Amino acid sequence: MSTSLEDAVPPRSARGDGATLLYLIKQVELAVRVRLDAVLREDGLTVAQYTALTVLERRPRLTSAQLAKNSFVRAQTMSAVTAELEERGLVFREQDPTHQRRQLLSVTPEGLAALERVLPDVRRIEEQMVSGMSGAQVVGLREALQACRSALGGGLPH
Amino acid sequence: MSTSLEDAVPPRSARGDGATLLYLIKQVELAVRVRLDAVLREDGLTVAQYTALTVLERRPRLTSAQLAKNSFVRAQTMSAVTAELEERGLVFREQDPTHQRRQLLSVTPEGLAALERVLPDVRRIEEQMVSGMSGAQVVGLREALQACRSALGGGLPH
DNA sequence: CGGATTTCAGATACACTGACATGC
DNA sequence: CGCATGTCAGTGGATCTGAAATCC
Repeated sequence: MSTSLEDAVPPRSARGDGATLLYLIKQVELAVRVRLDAVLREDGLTVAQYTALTVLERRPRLTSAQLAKNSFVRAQTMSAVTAELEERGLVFREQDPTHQRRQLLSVTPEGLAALERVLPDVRRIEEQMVSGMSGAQVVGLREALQACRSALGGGLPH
Repeated sequence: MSTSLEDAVPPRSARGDGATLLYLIKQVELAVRVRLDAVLREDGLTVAQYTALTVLERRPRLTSAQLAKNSFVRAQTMSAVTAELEERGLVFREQDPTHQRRQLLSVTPEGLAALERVLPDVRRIEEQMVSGMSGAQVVGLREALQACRSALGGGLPH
């Protein structure tokens, strides 16, 4: 059989239910990631690479370690991402004149072009996601997510 | 040097900025996952296992495939999760009398005990996350996330 | 020496695709 | 046959831990 009625698993909301918010965030993030992944793959970008690019576009001359902190991941994790981005010519490094060890990252014109290329598709995903919400609700969502991020902030034991 | 001033990377918000919502969701989810992972690891649970358990607790006698649809993942992915859960005695299977192929999953007393054991820690994470928000804001966040999930819903090409 | 940055190597959780058998 | 279910195998992206070298 398998009608849509059987498969739908309608919400029963039996109890007070504590984990729902965490569960909802996980589900929305997963749904977004699947779509973002499909869109970015066409241009040979991973989600992590795209994310790093967008941050570097807005804040040039960051070190990989600063980028890592900003994204809640370890320095080693970000190092792999930025190494790949540099290898593909989407970012470039400068030696920090005051710190021999630091390498400042910025987006190359090629990286900028890649961002421009995927921007319409990314916007489309975001627009689809908020399509059922009012403008005020979208603003509220952004503010709430920022509050969540701040409250959870800096949770990586170095 | 590396004072906190240098590391902080204060938000500059230079442009209208389209990807911010997707970016925020990703960041919050990552921050949550890291904490959830640490808490659940003490009891030998992964995030995927815990998630499946909580859904099965509220909706017993689901098939693995239904569970997969409900969580936006493939049947194969969920199959691995439920197989591990059964092997560890946290869920059990019944043959669906009307469908020879279907196996209905439910949580065992051991699985329930595991859920009870981690519940306080999970609640603590959620409470920390919403600690900076008003009650109304939390309600709005939940509604907004549900709207996002609906709008993105059913995005898995089978 | 302590702390920060970078990077290498290995491990793990978690999703994917493809394939196959089985049952309605 | 078509469709859904369950499972096996392999792959890949993204994170982790541990360790090392370099620099302030």
